[in-house]
Amino acid sequence: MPALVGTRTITTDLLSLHTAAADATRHLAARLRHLENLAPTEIDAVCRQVRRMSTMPAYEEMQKEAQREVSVLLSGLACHFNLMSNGRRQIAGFIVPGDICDYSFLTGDGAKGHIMTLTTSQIGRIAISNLTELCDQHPRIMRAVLRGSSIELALVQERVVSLGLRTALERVGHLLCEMYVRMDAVGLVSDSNSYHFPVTQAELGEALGLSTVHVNRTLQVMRKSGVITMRNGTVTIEDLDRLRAECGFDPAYLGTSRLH
Amino acid sequence: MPALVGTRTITTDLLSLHTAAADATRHLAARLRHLENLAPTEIDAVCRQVRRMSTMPAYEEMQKEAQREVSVLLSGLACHFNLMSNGRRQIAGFIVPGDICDYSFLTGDGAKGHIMTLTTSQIGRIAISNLTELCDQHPRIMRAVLRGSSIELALVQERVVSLGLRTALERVGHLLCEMYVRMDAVGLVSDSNSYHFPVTQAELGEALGLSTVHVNRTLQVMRKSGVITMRNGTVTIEDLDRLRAECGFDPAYLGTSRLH
DNA sequence: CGAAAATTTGAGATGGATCAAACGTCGTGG
DNA sequence: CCACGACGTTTGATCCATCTCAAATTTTCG
Repeated sequence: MPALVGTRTITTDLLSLHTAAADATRHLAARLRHLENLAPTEIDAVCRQVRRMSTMPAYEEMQKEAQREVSVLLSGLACHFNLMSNGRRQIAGFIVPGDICDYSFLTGDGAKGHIMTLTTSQIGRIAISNLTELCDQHPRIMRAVLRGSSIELALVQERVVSLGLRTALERVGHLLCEMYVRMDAVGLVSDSNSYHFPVTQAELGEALGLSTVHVNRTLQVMRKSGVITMRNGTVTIEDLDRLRAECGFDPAYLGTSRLH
Repeated sequence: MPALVGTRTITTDLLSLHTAAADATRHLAARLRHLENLAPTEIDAVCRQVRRMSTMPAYEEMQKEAQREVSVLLSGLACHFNLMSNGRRQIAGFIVPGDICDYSFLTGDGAKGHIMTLTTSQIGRIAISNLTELCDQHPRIMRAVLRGSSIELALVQERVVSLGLRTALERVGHLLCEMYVRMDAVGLVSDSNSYHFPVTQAELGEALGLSTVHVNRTLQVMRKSGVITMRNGTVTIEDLDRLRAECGFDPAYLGTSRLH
């Protein structure tokens, strides 16, 4: 039956089209589900507002036009950073797929921090007007957004604790635990407890307040002790319990998370 | 004329009453003016909502009932802090008069950080419902609140930079500059460029990620070089330009501030 | 005045920084 | 396919900013 075949073809095309779009926003969807356990229809409503997707190369600064649109990281890896007058850089936090890159749209006030990609990344954009509308219609969507913003703050505060009173080993371990939980929340941790985290040791140092050399030596210790491996930009947590114990990681600040 | 005298007396009483209330909230008023240049009537509208004022002793943890009320520090000094499992404490930021103690009411999500007073302090409370109403009526009040929240985030991020890549001297200097600008914004800096900041060196250490001993030695260096003095809990900036230069302080992150 | 808290001083230890060089890996162009 | 260069990781050696421990001194306050 040609008609049916034709229909099937079209359907398949539509499906695959839909699948492609859904695929691009699947981490965002996972994140939203995780933040407030949104209904599938609500998640869909948000994801459908994602416009002007684009692919950015690694190490490109993102312009944040906080007035009109919110940027969402759909895939890849990015970070918040600050520059000091002497040219040195402090990475204030990592942005993982499903994250809203910059919550400053909530307060209107553009923050002075910068954002850049660390790997090739897909960015989606949502018009603030559309998001506002959605928030008005679905209180739970609004709660999810606010929750995300609140967690963002908690992340920075936890970084203060790390830099203020944790040792190098604890800092590295804590960050790897944090990334583990955040990646897990969007389905980016494999069965073997590993996730893709393609940062250089220099970048880790910039995030943790350590020199590249010391990051390297710390990672070696951790590898030798068998708690983690880190190769080709892939982190594998070999012994989660021991790692958590060693670095005093408590995932509470990331919101509820079922840590296996 | 007895009547006139009587009237005058009453008027005076009312005036002094009003003055007393206005006096309690004067730092809040100054802060609001500074945040968004609110009209006197708007400022008054906010200040009149301040209820259940109370005086707290030093070193008392503040319960934050984020659901119903917002706490405002009217006078004194307080701080945000986090505890690690080993009992050590990280001060995440100081709270000065006029500050809303905890912006987590904006996101509903109670943050896990703690708040405590560092000196005897006056706390005022505003019912969230009343504040919301005011924000709806006066967009500029809402902007002021959001602006405050945004600055709060900037403060934490700047602390990350301090802990991540500033030396002890820069950390101390930067904090003293920050406090100078924040105190100045609420009229708490005297003509001689000094302000009251009654923290122990141990507490400074907890905020800056330094040991008490090293804070002490760093302060001595700064005193001997003549940029600051710090006695009896009073900080005097002797040479602001030099201090700023030495610690790379740029007040931009605190919002606009006319730094003399 | 006496006790507790805070500041100051001294001496010694160390975690992590810095500098420099070797090594491995990967993409590019000849 | 190889040579090259760029980049990241690793290693070694040395240095120093800051920590820790301990005790003396000063200030605060009941």
